[in-house]
Amino acid sequence: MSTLSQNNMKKHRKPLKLESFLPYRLSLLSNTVSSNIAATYQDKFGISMPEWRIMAILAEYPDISADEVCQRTRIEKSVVSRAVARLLARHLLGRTFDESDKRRSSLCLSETGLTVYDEVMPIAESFEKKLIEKLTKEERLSLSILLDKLQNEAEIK
Amino acid sequence: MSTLSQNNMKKHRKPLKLESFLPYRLSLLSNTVSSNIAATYQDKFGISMPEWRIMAILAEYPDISADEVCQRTRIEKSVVSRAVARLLARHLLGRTFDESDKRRSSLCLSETGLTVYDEVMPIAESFEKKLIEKLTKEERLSLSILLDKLQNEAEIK
DNA sequence: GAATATTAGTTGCAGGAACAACTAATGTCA
DNA sequence: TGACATTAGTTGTTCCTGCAACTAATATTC
Repeated sequence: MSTLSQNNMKKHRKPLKLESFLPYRLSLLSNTVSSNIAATYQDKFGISMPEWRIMAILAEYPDISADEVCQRTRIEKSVVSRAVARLLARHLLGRTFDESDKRRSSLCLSETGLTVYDEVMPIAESFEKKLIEKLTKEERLSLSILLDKLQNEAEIK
Repeated sequence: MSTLSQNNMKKHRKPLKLESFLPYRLSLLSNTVSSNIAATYQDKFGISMPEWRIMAILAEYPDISADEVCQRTRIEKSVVSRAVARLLARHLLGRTFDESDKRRSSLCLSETGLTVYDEVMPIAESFEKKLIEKLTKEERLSLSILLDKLQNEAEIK
């Protein structure tokens, strides 16, 4: 493997240091974390990341509509639609159509879905645990506050 | 717009709270930040996110190979290959083939590329600035340290 | 109550990313 | 030297995402 060149950096104008550029670091971190987790879900259970998130949100909030799943997971509605279709086909979810409003239906984990959820959930938790295991209590709190602040700032258009 | 249901959460097993699950929060934040930035680069300059990153790394480290670009930006090599091809076609980059090793070539920003870079760079910086403007000096330092720790942890397989 | 707007959800499609297979050049080692 | 391995980079393919257009149902407004 070739090593990276040393000291061939030229200051011409004012270079943006990509390695320390916050949006890049966030992207890299998220990507590193997610790709590990996604590969595990996929390999062991054949479940994609959005599928897993939908299952997780339905475990927490059963019997909500696809639209509410979108709002809660922030997953785009076409992605939710297709993910829900796959989960229904695999009988991991159930859908109940609303009699009074025929546009609406509510979704929930099936018994099988709950079983799968109960298998995946501890794995998800252990990923998070490992990620923060070196952090002190204070650091974890601080991280959480900082992420919230950044999220708030990022959402202001 | 329909409001989210209140209080229909059932504790059946032990739900994973998606909203506070760190990998999810990182993904959401990164996505929120990146999609804003990417849209700006795309709309104003017709440059994709990987293209911009490649330009930024070449501004910092001129005359490196495509392979070194991969290592430094962590962008997958096929993505780099195609992005570089587009940037070359638009004459934003120059490529010099290595005489002694015909596999290798080194890349650098062209004059035009530098001009574009000089236009985009302040915009990139202002995005970052806005993102962290509400944070104190201490919080910024803390954030940086925490992100490094998480990145290190995430990279251990 | 008819025209229009909005909402829930699906589908078509285009662009991007990941992985593998591939070409071509160079390195290694018997 | 010759077989094999490695490296740089390209291309094919598949999957995923996001936007927009669409259908069907309900709400609104005049």
